[in-house]
Formats: sequence, structure tokens, C-alpha cells
Amino acid sequence: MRLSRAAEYAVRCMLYLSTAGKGVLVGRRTIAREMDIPEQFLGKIAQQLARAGLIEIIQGVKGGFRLVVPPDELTLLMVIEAVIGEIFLNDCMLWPESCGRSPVCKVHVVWENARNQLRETLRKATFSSLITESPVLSPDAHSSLSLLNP
Amino acid sequence: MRLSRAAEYAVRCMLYLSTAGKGVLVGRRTIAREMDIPEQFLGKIAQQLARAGLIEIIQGVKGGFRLVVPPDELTLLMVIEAVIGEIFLNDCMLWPESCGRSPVCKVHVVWENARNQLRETLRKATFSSLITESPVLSPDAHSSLSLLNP
DNA sequence: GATAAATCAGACATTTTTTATCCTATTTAT
DNA sequence: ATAAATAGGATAAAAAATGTCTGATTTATC
Ligand code: SF4
Ligand code: SF4
Repeated sequence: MRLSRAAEYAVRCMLYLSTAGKGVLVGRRTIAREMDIPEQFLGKIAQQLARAGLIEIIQGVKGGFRLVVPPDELTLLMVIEAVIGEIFLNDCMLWPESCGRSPVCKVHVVWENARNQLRETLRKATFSSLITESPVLSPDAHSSLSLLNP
Repeated sequence: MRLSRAAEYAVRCMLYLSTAGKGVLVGRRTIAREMDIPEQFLGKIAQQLARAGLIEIIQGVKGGFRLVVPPDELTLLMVIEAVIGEIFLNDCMLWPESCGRSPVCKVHVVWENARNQLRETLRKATFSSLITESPVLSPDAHSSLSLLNP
């Protein structure tokens, strides 16, 4: 029940590219060094991000990656699911037929809600909001903090 | 990013025990057969549930498992975390020192909120509510459904 | 055009996690 | 005593995650 390292690397890569700005070309080596990602592994991850249409990969001398989607349209969910596939949390979400109980199972419904909630939270996190310096509390800080003391 | 099969089996086992009622002894074989769980594997999982204080294991002829906690105090979160450990979603939740960015990282904060939200959802799901027959919409059906159409 | 610097993409290797099963010991009702 | 049941450590098999290697390809520059 944890994020894969590959997805975390993808997020870091996109943080760097978002800071550079849409369309700005950045070398793979630079990103790997600055964000503590094994360079070859980053190559593999970048392939997935490119296939998902999030970045463009440039070959040759002075090659590298460039952001295709503007940071304010790019979400954590997009980046993570580009790498690990759609989030389902429980197998019976993806294959309801794998468990005969699914049509009447209330646990199934809980997972459904949990999944929607999680994906919604990740969808709301745009990269433009993630790369801004953290000066003060965000507007919805209260609703977030309220979760800490239930 | 998916629940382990062991945790799903644990949930099913506890569903069965909750239906039987607190303190009622049920044979391991019975549970395994009724809930489609490999019996030996169920034995391993039961050890974890017992260590967490959720069930009691009785040896000998006519042995089996019995629920220690009343179903209305037993939550999905308790059962799942008894098996897979506390949910953290991202490694930097458990070990903030694993990433030097954690003190200022806004992604970190998103994961913190997502984690709290998920655990809260699972904490609200008591087994007494999970085993009731599903006749009509629950009181909070609207808030749940609203997530489906964001 | 040749060269060199960069990435691509498939195959391969290693490690970790998950999912069990085996087998002997122990417990307990009869 | 016997037999039915679970305990618990060891082990095995499978799957997933995490990288790395290598030859091919692309492209700026000389
Ligand atoms: S028992 Fe319910 S939650 Fe578990 S796999 Fe079946 S449908 Fe899904
Ligand atoms: S970059 Fe942020 S989210 Fe990723 S590991 Fe570091 S602190 Fe956690």
C-alpha cells in the first residue's frame, strides 16, 4: 500500500520540469543529478511520461526532456498514473468478477469511495501549486488540518 | 498502490467472524471454505490478527477463531493495518529523512492529507456497518456519491 | 561527412515483496 | 491414549520493483 519509487521519481522529474517551465528543454543528466534519480532509471520512467503525452523527449547532443503540458494543467494524479497505471487500491475494483461478493459487498463500496477520494485529492494537486514557494497557509489549510485531529 | 491479498483475506475473515458475533468460536476450515481463503495462509494471517488483539485463537479439537472486539468497535483500518502495518502511502511519510526536500515539499503535504483522508475513511467503516444487509441508501449516501461526479 | 554527445529501447540482472505450502510440535475434547 | 485441530518456523515459488547493460539512433558541431 505504498507508492512505487518509480512514481516518486516521476513526480520529482516533473517538479523540476515545471519549475523550468513548459517547453523548456532540460538534460536528463541534470534532472537526475538535481533530483537524486538514477539516470538510466529516469530514462525508463521518461518513456512512460512521454507515452502519456506529458513530456517530449529530444534526442541527440543537447537532448533532454521538455514539458508538454502547462504546470497548471498538470496534476499529481496524471503523473502517478502515467507510471503505475490507474489507481484501484483493491483488486475487486479493477476486476469485480474476481470476487462473487462484489455486487452486494459493503467493503467494496468503501474502497470505491476511498479510491475516488484519493484520486480526487491527487487530481486537485496541480504542479503549478506544488512548485510555488511556501509562504503562508493555503486557502484550504483549515479543511486540510482538520483531518489531522479527527 | 494496491491492497495486499493477505489484507483482503483478513477483512473477509473478520466479516465472517463479525456475522457470527463477538466471542463465537468458528473453525478455521469453515472460514477458509466460506470466504475463499487458502486455509494455511489464513492461519498465518490469523496470527497477526491475534497479535493485534482483534481475535483469539483456540487450539485443539473444536478449536478455531473468535472475535475479541465487538463489531461496532472494529474498523477496516484496524484489520488492514494489523496485517500490512500502518499505512503511509509514500516512503517519506515514514522516513522524512529519506528525502532532504521533505521539510519544504508541497507534494509531501499532499500525501500527508491523502493519507489522513484514506485512514479516516477506513476508520469510519465499522464491521457492524459492513455486515448489515444493504436495503436502502445510507444516510451519507449523498456525500459519497458526490465524489463520483466532481 | 566524421565525430562526439546525448537519448532510445529492449534485454537482462538483482533484490524485495507477496503468496503461499510443508512439516513437526502442541493443544485439547473425547 | 487417540484423534482432530491449530501453532509456528522454514522453505519455496511467483510476482513485482529497481535498476543496469548494450548496441542503435539521433543531432549539434567541427
Ligand atoms: S469481499 Fe468485498 S471487498 Fe473483498 S474482494 Fe470481495 S467484493 Fe471486494
Ligand atoms: S520530493 Fe517531496 S514527496 Fe517526494 S520524497 Fe521528497 S519530500 Fe516526499
